[in-house]
Amino acid sequence: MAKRRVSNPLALAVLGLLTERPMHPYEMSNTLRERAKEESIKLNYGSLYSVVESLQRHQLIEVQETIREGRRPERTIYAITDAGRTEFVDWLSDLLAIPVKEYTQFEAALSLMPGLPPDEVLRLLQTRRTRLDTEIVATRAVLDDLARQKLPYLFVIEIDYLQEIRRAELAFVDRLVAGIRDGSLEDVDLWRRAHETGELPTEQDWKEAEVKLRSVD
Amino acid sequence: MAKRRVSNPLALAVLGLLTERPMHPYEMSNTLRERAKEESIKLNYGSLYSVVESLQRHQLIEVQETIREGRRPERTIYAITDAGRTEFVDWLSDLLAIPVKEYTQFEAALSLMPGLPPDEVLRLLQTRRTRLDTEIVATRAVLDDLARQKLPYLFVIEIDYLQEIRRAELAFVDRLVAGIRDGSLEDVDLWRRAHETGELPTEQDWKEAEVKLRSVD
DNA sequence: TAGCAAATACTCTGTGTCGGATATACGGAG
DNA sequence: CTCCGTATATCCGACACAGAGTATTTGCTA
Repeated sequence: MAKRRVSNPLALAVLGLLTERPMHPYEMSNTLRERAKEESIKLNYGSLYSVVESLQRHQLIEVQETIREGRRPERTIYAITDAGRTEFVDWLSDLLAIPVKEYTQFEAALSLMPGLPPDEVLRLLQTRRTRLDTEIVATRAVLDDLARQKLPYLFVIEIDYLQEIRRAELAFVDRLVAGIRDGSLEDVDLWRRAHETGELPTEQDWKEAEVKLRSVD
Repeated sequence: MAKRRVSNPLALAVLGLLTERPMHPYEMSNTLRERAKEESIKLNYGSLYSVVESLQRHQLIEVQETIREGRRPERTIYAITDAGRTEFVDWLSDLLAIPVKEYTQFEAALSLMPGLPPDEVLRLLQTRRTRLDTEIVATRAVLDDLARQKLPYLFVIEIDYLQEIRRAELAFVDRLVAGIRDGSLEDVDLWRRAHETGELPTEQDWKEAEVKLRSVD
């Protein structure tokens, strides 16, 4: 799993598109948009053009021709190279077979959560709960609709995946909310008191925690 | 939810630490490491020092003093400002209350998956399945161990969250694997044939898909 | 007690990425 | 004829990231 010289997933999408046929960047951008891949692969002009350039530098793609119609901006049409095809298969295989750690903002927030008082956190998480629920309902409607229209599931599999993940997050938030509200999360009292007395999580607590954490590393 | 001038979650962690007491960057880095926050917040020197500098530029933190012991490198000790405290609470509240779309590599991979033949994908996903399972088992051991040692759950809540998410991913992969293997995923035949005849997902298919996708936007 | 690893505390560099602003041309609707 | 939307980029500054480099001191081993 050595480092890839081009590592932006957008580059993988570009390789995928050029596997179908040569294109110029603007067309790639539209095609991705039309296929709703923008939902799962972050796309903006800044990145697209620099990713294309970088792919070219590494000879995974090459210029096929540059044409100009009338006095419009030139279009540079790129084609994939053999090395590019190999890289595509290789990279995609990697991504499918090997789970990699990704850092989400919510994870970060959870880990800093004790920095806010529990009742506040309760309120915030309830808001999140509602919003997640709304998203899930909306997505289900979309998926059902597409199924009814016989759009192959394969074309929207990533949406379904996301849906599952959101559901799991919702379940987690629900449990946490309940735990804070009814006190079944044991540490809530300590947590609340810490904030009332203005004492933060306490150095001492951390010292003790450290020892325990280290012991399982 | 206007844009934040400093948006790296590491900056949020820095604000969190300075809420406890003034520190120099190197100490922040160690403290985060000791508290196992590195698991949930990406940390490396390059980012840390530039994040600190950026926080300072925006007056969310300020230099408290600069000291040198012997001929060691100087330590610059930073303290949080009032603006910084506000930003911390505000930002953290946001992250807890509002789900934001994050792009994962696996999602991207799923959406490009039809670029590989189904039998290959099957093999790859089985590998993923195994690895996910291994991770889950290992994490459970760690969590159990910590619980037995009475480490407050609050200190490892983000690990528990991750665990839930992984479980959901595992369930999804399992279903997908089964679907491909026993053909209960209807599109598999089409998919397989497309690769055997060398014909890629087909322009025509995409045209039709587009219409459907657009209709639900 | 010499030797060497580990810890201390950064600093630097090159490269990647983001989002938006800007440029210019054309084709069609009112 | 004017304005707008679509076509096709380019550019910019700010941020982010990985990892190597540096120079000193401490602590442990043999």
